[in-house]
Amino acid sequence: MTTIHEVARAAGVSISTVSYALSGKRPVSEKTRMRIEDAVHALGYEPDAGARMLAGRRTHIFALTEPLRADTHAPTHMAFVLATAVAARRQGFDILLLTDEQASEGMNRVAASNLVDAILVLDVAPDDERVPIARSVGTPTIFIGLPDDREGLTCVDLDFEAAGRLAVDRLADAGHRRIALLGQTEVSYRKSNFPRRLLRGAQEQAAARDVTLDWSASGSAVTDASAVRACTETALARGDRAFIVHAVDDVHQVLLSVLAEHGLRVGDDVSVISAAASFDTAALPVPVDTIPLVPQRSCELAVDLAVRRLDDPLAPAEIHLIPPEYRSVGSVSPAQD
Amino acid sequence: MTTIHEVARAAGVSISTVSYALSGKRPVSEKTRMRIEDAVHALGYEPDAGARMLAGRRTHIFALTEPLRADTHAPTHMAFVLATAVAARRQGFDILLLTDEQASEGMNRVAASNLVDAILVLDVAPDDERVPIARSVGTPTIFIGLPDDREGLTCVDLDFEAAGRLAVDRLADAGHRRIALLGQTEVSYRKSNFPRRLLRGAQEQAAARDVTLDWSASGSAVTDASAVRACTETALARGDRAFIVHAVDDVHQVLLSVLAEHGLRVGDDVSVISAAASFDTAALPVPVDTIPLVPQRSCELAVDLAVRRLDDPLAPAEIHLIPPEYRSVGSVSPAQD
DNA sequence: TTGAAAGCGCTACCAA
DNA sequence: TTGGTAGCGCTTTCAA
Repeated sequence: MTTIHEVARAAGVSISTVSYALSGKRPVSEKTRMRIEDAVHALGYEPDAGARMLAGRRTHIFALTEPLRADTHAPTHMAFVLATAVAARRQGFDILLLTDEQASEGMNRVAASNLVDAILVLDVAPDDERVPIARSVGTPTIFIGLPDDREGLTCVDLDFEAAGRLAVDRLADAGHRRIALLGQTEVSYRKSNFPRRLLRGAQEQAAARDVTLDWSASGSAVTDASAVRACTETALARGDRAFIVHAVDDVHQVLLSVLAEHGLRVGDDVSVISAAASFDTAALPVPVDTIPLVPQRSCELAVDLAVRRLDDPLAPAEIHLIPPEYRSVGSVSPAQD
Repeated sequence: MTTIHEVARAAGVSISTVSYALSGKRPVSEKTRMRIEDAVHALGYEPDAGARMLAGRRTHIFALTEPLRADTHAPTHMAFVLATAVAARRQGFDILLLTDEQASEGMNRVAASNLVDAILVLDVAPDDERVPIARSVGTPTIFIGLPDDREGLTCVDLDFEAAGRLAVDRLADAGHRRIALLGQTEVSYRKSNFPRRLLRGAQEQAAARDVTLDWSASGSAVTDASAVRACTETALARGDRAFIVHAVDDVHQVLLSVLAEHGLRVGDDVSVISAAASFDTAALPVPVDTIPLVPQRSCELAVDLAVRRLDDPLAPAEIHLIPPEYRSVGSVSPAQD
């Protein structure tokens, strides 16, 4: 194993100079720095993680807590984990996984043992049990998602309410008086934090714009394609010609199929907006306007906030809502009365 | 922060006694042990991770490397990550995630910095670039999956070849002379290690039993339900009345739909076996015989092997193939000639 | 611009 | 059965 002493000896300097040359916390002359870097390279030196943790003030590890509820949508979840890991690594941090029961217990454990510098919270529930833990541990904690009670917490998320309002606005602007909202699974409106937020925003704006909003929870189209199909048929029978879809990939597929079967052309006879989808809506058989949910944005911001909190422990806790963006590809057309 | 000194003072013993009481590496009298445990509890003591790493010989962390290729099936992948995390935690280890580009680079980094005690390898490719890295790093590495070149490696996996043979055997035993194998995506037969292994086993046994095996790669039914449908129709037209499905959930759904549309009853007019599925096949609309892929089994074994390697660094590297198990629910019926 | 040295909080060896 | 203590390999303060 290569230690800092061997690097120092090879470069003909003291170990403190090596340490400073690598951390950049003290100016080191160009010449010595070069010699040190050469030695580091030649010896394949990598600072010992344990020693660094003990002596320094940083572990260079973030914990990522993910309870993985039964209704967790695997592809979306994976996108968030990946985005977090990439963002963290870019700042020099590794990700330690706290899954399942460890999602809560582990927070106390890793905080008490100084294993991590900060904790990132995924899969946030409305009444998340990690909220009180976050308040009690000394370790900076960032929520990616909004629990109901967020007093004193730092949270990051897409502004789902604004996304809901934006979608309704666009359709109302186009003259639609009735809008169908094809939503997430029933259970996710109770167990997750974001479906209800989007719904609330849409309902608010529907009231404000005096349009009718017909909401129906969907399932996954795979396990229950017929339910999605039924929802869509019902909406069409009601006279709805404007759809907001806040659901997974396959629900979009079914909706578009049913519309096609009815001879309705999207962006012509019927309007469709996909709200807060994290998959690539460009891959759908018909182009659909979208208000994308971009995991990278939330996760990078979360990591930035964690780092900021480390540099300045007094940084105030706040809620960071990312404003939704509307991407038009022509799937919304004027209402035909 | 609570240190071992405070615990020692509270319990009226020396720090070494506290250390030994907690690690169990030296006998400690019942009385003292109790007092120490009380103190630990009262103070909420948790050993400092950095100090433990530096002083001890263990970091109590395993790295989990997952490249996440585009064709990775998210739900299956998550099941493996979860199973690994749970198994590791049960033995007192946390999981450090090495994703994306870090899947390879990170191995060298965490090994050189002594951040982890062992490395677990997921999403193994036939020509996996982590194979040479595993050979060169000093850190024990366990592959969950089989690369083509496994000389000197420790690997764990379901015996997919045996699973393929077993499925063919059962259908051949029932008198079927033609079998359709509805497989994974085209790309996964090149990029992943297991689809080809199951296929090879099935082909071998088909040759041995002198039955015809019609293999077709499938896609995901969501993105290409019509392709799955077409495969099935073709197979039926060919006269195939026996199906082996080695594919994701939704492909099963489509197959069963098409069979139903043709008025063919599973376990009666037509035989179906689901091979190496990691989802719950009991949730399918029709009960189907299955040779399950159980992530828990592979992952627990992998973790056990890692721990064993730590205790005995000279433990020999070997390939551990988990024998497939056949679960019959009556979806295979005698061929009707 | 550089060096010397004091810990960081444990584990594990040596004594008792 | 227990205690004392020498490191583990760094970071960072103090001095030069």
